[in-house]
Amino acid sequence: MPRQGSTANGRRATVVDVARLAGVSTATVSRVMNRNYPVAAATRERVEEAMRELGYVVNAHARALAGVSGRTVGIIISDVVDPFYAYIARGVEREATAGGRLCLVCSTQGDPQRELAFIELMHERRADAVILVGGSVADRGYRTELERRARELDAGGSKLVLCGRPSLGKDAPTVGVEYDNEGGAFAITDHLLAEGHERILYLGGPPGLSTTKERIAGHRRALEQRGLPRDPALVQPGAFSRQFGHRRMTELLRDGPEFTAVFAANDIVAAGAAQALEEAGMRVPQDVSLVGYDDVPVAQELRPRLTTVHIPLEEMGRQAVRVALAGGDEDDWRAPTTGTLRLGTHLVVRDSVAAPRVVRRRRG
Amino acid sequence: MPRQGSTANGRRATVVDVARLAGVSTATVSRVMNRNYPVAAATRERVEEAMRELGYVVNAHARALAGVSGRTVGIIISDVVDPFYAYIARGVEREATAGGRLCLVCSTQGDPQRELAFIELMHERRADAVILVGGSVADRGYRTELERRARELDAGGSKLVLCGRPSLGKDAPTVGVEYDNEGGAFAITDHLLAEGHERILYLGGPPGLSTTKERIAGHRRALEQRGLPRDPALVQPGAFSRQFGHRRMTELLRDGPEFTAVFAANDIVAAGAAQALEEAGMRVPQDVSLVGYDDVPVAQELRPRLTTVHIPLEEMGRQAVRVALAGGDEDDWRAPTTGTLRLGTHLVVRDSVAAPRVVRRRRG
DNA sequence: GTGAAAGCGCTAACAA
DNA sequence: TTGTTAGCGCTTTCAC
Repeated sequence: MPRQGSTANGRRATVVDVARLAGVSTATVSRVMNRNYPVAAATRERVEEAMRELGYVVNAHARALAGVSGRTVGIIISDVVDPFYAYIARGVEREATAGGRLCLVCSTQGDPQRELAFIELMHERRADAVILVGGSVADRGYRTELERRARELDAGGSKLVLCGRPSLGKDAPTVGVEYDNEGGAFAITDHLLAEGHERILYLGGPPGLSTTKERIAGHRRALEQRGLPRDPALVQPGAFSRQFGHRRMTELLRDGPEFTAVFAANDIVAAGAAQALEEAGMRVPQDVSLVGYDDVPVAQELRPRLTTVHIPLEEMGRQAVRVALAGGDEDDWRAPTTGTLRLGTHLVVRDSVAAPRVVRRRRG
Repeated sequence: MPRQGSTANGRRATVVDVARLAGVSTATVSRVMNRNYPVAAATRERVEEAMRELGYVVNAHARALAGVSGRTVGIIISDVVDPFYAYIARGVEREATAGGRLCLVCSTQGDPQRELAFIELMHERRADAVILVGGSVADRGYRTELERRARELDAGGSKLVLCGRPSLGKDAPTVGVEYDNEGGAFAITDHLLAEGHERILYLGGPPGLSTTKERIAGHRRALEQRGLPRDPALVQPGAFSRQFGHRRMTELLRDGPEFTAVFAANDIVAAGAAQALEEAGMRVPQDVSLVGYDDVPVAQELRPRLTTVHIPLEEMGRQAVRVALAGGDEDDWRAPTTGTLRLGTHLVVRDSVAAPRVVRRRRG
């Protein structure tokens, strides 16, 4: 008795084997698999029986080669564990699955070279779309390379989607999904300002990263609108990590500038800062107010619960695949090969902000 | 001028195009791509130039069809956003990438039918391995189906890896990576017992799920070892969600049995329970002790910080791909087609446990 | 060192 | 309704 799932001589079963066993042609086998063409009930029955008996599993590569889409979308993020990316990935995965597609995921740990390499890999697999998620640092060479890949992808009928990162320019064949990053930063800073804070520390976020720049820009616009000066000592970029938030906050509490509120670059950094504050015996929000960005789950676990900016992360992921696949079906020459969808953000007020009470200690 | 990335007539460039432009045969083009065979420097140069000029990108499907591995591993989890799965996924992704492989991710939302469907899909793509993560409910039909898929996969040279779920039996061609789930539950319960707790509420975890069963088994063993009775009213399974933890804890506080400690089925459930306790004005650990399981980040954010059981999640992911790919390279008939790797768990003592003080309110 | 040609497994005309 | 057959793009003997 042959092992199930293989033919007598040990090979994997193929359409030819199935056809032979069922006494039909390979075309018929193909037709019963794809149900895209009429096949007599009796014939279909025999074919299905043969497939079962042989443990036949269609070869997706052969099928893709023969011309049908591989039905894959690729997503490139910096870390699956980071909730910011995880929620976007969930949106992508759900939308892809809803469209009968599989999702290829790559993590780069923030390395631009790996981004490029992964785009290439997904292109080789003929992914229907590749979605690049998260901010980027402005780099001439990198930008050029990315644009080249975008063109290659486009020439092959796939789309490069920029999700939460700036466009490559009007002539690059990419499509984008953004969120109102600057606006969210403006809103939350203004919230702090309205409570009476005048010295706000901006903490964390890789310097040079587009995400950081936009958040700081919104922050500054709010300051300017109220006629407040910008103090360089009050912006302390760094990593998007809990560890950074904790360490830097600790240092700053010891010998940094005075401030009455902290605007952490994201909720994770805020969690680290909160711990530092706690260890230093400072109460939030009585002694210092604290806000974050992203509105990921940790914001609700912190005590006091964190006031932050909500980003429709999962929705961004969904839209990224929609936008990439829209009109990609046929050759509509007018289909916009470029364009950006922008989603809104909004302030989520919880318990970590109060009016300032005492000015924090003077410097060093 | 032809669009970059395509030939004059608009098709994607193929080896044939490259060969023609470089004035060599397709075999030579293949050889320069794969660097697995000597090619004259000058020839190589011409070919590479042609590839660049044409924007040539190899077709992974054609390559796979021609016999080289697709270098893909598939992972099936229930939700990318859940840190338990996210950390395992990170391990899988990292190990896969380290081995030059790409990672296909599927989320099932806990639906066994989708699990089966996804396994099929990954098989169609000829994944080198498919990793099934997380507990399962014992179901005759499902088990049979799964075993059938495992055989098909095995017949095709791929491996089904059971990660954190019970084996299908000695004769099923699967490989496994587990963690000492029962032992961790025993240890943490015993920790509570040692502090003097005698009425411990077990909260959450889908009933029937292998993960739940094992944790409860460890919990009971600890109780028995100390000669304590098991009270059915004290085990309240449910979902693995924050919402469940919160809702059920609230109800139980109102009209449940007496208890002095809560063993939440995982850290997420613990977070929900903590909130319910907080809302009811009960302090942890003074009024009631609380412990979780998994040791995911939220455990460190809760106040008091949560005592829990650490699971080497990322390591499990890594091992899952190692174990699946080990010896899968050639036809070593002795290579174990089955076998399970078991990793340890350990108690992480933080601040959420203290000796019992008052017995919680009586029922009804 | 390089080329010719035979597949790999499937789909889609085109015939019958 | 079903069969025949020509590819899809690449790798890989086997010759030269």
